[in-house]
Amino acid sequence: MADTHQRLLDAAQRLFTERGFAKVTVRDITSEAQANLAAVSYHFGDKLGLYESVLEMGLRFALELNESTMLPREGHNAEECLRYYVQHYLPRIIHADTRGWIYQLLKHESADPTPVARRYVQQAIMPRIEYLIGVVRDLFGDGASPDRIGRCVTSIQAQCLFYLPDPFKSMVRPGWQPHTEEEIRDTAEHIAEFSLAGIRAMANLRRGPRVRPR
Amino acid sequence: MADTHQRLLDAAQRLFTERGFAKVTVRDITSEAQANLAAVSYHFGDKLGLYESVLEMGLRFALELNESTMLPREGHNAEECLRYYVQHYLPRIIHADTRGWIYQLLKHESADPTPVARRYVQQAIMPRIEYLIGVVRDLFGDGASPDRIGRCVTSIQAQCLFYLPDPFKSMVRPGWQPHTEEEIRDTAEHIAEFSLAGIRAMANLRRGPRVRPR
DNA sequence: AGTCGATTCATACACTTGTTTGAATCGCAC
DNA sequence: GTGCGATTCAAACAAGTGTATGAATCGACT
Repeated sequence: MADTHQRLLDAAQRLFTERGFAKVTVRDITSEAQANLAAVSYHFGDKLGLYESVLEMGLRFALELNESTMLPREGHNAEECLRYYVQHYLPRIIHADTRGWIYQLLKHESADPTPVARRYVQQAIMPRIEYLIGVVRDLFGDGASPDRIGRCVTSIQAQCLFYLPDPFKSMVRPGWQPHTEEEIRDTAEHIAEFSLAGIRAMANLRRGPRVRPR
Repeated sequence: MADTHQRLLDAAQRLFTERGFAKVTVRDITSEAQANLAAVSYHFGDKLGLYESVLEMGLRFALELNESTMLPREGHNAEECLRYYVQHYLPRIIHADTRGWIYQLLKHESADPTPVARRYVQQAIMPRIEYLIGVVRDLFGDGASPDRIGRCVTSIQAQCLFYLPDPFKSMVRPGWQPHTEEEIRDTAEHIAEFSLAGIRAMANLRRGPRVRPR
């Protein structure tokens, strides 16, 4: 039959994405892939080996996608870059179950880490965060404290990641999640404008009267 | 020996919080509680029954905590309420591993839901969201679309929840998380001011010139 | 002391899990 | 066709899981 190796990878990707590493059995995978139970041992050594291979696929995919969120800093001002970033990052967060399955998979990883995560973090996430830090630093104009910049980056990242598909959140407010292209665009616009306003406010705060909520 | 029932609850709370329902065995719990393996069946029927009891404890706890985040709307303006909300909500998100363990437990629930979650959502989360919607609606002053209000509430909630302790995020930026009372207060202030600025911007946008990022 | 219900205990059972095994089968070069 | 390495297969294994069982122990009341 056609390449068992590949069929296993595909099935594993689908199932791991859906349920995470621990809640998928080797039997689930081999049955979905129409392969023999022992095929996993044969082709990947063991279950974790298969998982690593899937994550490897995801890493390559994520690196590609990363590129497409980061407008080159030369020739574009920081505001443009931030808007562009959110507009291109958000859709793939929201469609995590299909195109950007890797983000969905990482959500399971976050709740229940396997030893494989570290390299992914370093290669795929950190560059994007560094990029965002640069953009926000520019938005502040004159030097702001790294703390302040970090908090703003966190605010942006938090707003985006919150839109990861999540059955639990859907329980709270069914239909809360944007679906159509237009809804997603509007949501991205919201996040960008909301954040730009927030950052500007934090920048003014630096020398304006300090408002201390008690 | 002293109340086995209670010792089981305590151990279960600690372990479920740490690892989630699936990754804790009955033997883990009974050994931690220095009780016999069969004690879980005897006192709670089965493992899920014990889990439900733990979640019941958490629900009572969360309802208490909820109260303390919601400043009465009469006698306080919306800005005050928002600042107060974040200042009191954030610390318990951040200390989720100790005082507010229920939030930590719910994170596992979110990645891997058990049948017990629904009631929790309805009783503990929805009232708080409704409250926030009211506050944000007031901040807009004149009627804004529910979509717009919902997106702002989501932005606030996202920023707060992002600070849930998370080994994965700590891998990205070690020490990113505020620890001391003062750091937490500063972070809460950031979220409140950032969000207030964002909301004001969204409110002005309604009749000002519409900025369309391309 | 004796009784009886509540609780604890050691053990066993049925089931699922990841992995191993050794034979069977396939796909080709010769 | 023959041989041979790569692959597939059914079956078994060992470890771990939640739960059930029935005897032993406890604790208070008469």
